[in-house]
Amino acid sequence: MTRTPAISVSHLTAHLGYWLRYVSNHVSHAFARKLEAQGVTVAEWALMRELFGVTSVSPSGVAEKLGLTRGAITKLADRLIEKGLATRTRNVKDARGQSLALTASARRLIPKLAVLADQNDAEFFSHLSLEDRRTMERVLKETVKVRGLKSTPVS
Amino acid sequence: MTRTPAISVSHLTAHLGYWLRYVSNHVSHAFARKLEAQGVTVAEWALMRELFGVTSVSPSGVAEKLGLTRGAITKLADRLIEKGLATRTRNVKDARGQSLALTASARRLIPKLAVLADQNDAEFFSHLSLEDRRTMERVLKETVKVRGLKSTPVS
DNA sequence: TATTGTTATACTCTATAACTATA
DNA sequence: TATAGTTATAGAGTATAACAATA
Repeated sequence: MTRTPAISVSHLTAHLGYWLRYVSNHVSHAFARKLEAQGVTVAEWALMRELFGVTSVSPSGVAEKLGLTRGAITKLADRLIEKGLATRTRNVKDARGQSLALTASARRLIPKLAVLADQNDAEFFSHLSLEDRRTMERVLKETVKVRGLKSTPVS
Repeated sequence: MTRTPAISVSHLTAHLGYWLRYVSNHVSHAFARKLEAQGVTVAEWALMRELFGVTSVSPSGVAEKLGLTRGAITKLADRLIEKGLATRTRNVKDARGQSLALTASARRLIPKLAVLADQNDAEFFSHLSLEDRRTMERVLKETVKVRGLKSTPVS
């Protein structure tokens, strides 16, 4: 017969990271489906969120905040600009730097996207008690804080 | 001056899905770095986990469990086989079907990878109280259960 | 020289759809 | 015809590294 493995299966499934990834993948995937109709991807939405509520941001700044490289932001921003959702302007004071900002069109679109995000959250998490929901939110935010954003790639 | 947006930033950041994705991305990324040294990717590890503790599984079965398409499993399995970590055998009873199984080498490797997973979990979640940790685990597993795996693609 | 971005390249992950083999 | 898998193709999402412009 088959030998009992040296490590139990239950041990294997106990990793928080595993479940996090599993659930997150499903949630993101479902959200992507919803965003599709609006011609926006999840990564683009994430960038739009960063640009929202602020006058303008440097690509490097967003890169650090989102934990992406500058190159990745360039490409994401390119796509938003192509879609008329963002603008890129060279800084006057220091012409090496740039500023990313949302267009009026993007600002009009965001509430719609936020509704989709609400719907998606509800679809997956509406069964949670208020307490569980709060714990999740708190734990996730704490983790971000405790871990910091220092994991950001350098180049 | 800038008008106050119709939707507040705090509202935007309140989506559980957002934080889930944010944290999960960081956790997975860090884990990928750790797995790199062992020549395994996170997706490959996920498949290995599914094959672990069972004698053999059909590609379709794993696909459903992981929420991936059969095509995706084919490619993942190809890579594991290439690395000598899995085998693919045609079923005797019904030659349309196949069985995926781990090799002895994979079974030896898994405890090592599990240690890395432990380390990764610790790196991100060691600050959690036991209660928070349990809540997270319970909520994530419940979500999987409640939502079911029906979101699985068809083709 | 250091900093900010861009570009070229490449790889993972995954889907969709067409195709093959078996039933 | 239905089912199980494979393959070809494509696109998102990123990274790395070389490069250009500016300071």
